[in-house]
Amino acid sequence: MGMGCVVMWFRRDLRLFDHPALVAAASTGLPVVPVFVIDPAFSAAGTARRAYMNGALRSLDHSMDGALVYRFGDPAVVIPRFAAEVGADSVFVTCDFGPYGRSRDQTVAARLHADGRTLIGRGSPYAVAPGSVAKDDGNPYVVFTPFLKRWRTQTLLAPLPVPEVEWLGAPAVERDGPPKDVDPGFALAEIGEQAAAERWSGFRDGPLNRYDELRDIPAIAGTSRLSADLRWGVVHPRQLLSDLAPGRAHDTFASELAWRDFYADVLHRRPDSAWANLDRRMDSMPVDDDELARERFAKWSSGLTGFPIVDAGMRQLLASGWMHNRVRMISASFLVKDLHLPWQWGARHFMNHLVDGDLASNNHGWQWAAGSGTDAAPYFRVFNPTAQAERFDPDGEYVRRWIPEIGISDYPAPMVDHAAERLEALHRYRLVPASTR
DNA sequence: TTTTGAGTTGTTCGA
DNA sequence: GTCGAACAACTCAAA
Repeated sequence: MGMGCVVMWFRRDLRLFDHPALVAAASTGLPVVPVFVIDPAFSAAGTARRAYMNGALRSLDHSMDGALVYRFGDPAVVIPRFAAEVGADSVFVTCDFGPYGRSRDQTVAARLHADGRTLIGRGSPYAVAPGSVAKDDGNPYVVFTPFLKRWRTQTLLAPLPVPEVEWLGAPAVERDGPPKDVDPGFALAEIGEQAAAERWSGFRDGPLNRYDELRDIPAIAGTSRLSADLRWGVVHPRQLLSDLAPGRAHDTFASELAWRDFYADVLHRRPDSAWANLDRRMDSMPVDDDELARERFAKWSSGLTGFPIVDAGMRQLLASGWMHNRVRMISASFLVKDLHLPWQWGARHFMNHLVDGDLASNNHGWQWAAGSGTDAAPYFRVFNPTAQAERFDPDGEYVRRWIPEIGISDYPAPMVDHAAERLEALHRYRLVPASTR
């Protein structure tokens, strides 16, 4: 066994600043071999997310003077072989809490261990690691507000500076890649740690201070637009939280980061809830999945429902890889409660197109909309797309931006009668049995 | 153990 | 036009 270096395996932590695993790797005093494994499983991800990933990798590679080593293949095979190849006893990672990442890491850890090596996990992509916020009796929270209350009591480490690192990578270590270019068909915002820091400071010194008023208005750039950066760990939520001041606007922003932690926690404790109802009683609620349902889904996903706010959101998603959160809720509610389709269809479509697609936040957001997740009042919360548009896009500015033909040329009539479908949804919910959890 | 207050993001109805 | 109640009852979390 060599004692010559350690491996830093990057995954969803594509940054150098405030990086506990990198700090731990550097503190061994040994040269650090940086590696990113291009997992064949990535090919399932949408082009927008892969394009973002590629950009973030280029930026990370640049910030370590081209040392980042790419390797193609299954990490369970690649990483143990790589550690042996470079003669490293230890592989450092940021802990992953998703269903896929956790089982992958268990396999990698076991295989490294069999060779006398160690997988060392430090930190997480979250302000508070999944599994660490619990009730006094040790059980997890399943309602957001009590979770938030406890989450707020957690003390956060101060952001860590970039450590002194002796990179030992390319070209001394042979590398594959880089990952194949993908073209999402539209331009992404600037990518990388520096760009994310600038995005944050621009938001922090501007819209953040009116976040509670502006964040729900899709025509306004009132949100941070950091979701993709957070998704890949180009910025860590701890750094954002450390910049906040007391006050309602900043508190509201912090609670959005708490939602991210909450959903990661729920998914961590219930890995099956990625694609199955968190509340299994909802399995008995009838959903439509026949040929007509597939036709309706096609209209929804291409932005041709005839409900302008829904269609604007769906077109924003296809045209830019991102959708304003208020509109995500409206279009999700429409799929589930007006079209009576399985939430999984919508979740999959979002994951295919969102640049920020995150399994926990996306799918539990969908479950919230579907009433199968952590919503405390799912039965009567049916969004009215017309009322929502009047309330949050009163001048129609957002709608016109994404549906330029509206009022000018062909635009479809509403594909359903909302009032009737609302009653149908309420009827179906009444078929769900109470209690038995 | 029992009790109590509350539950992200809503809508509709009727006074 | 505005306002409060009803929606349907349950479950959660904490005292």
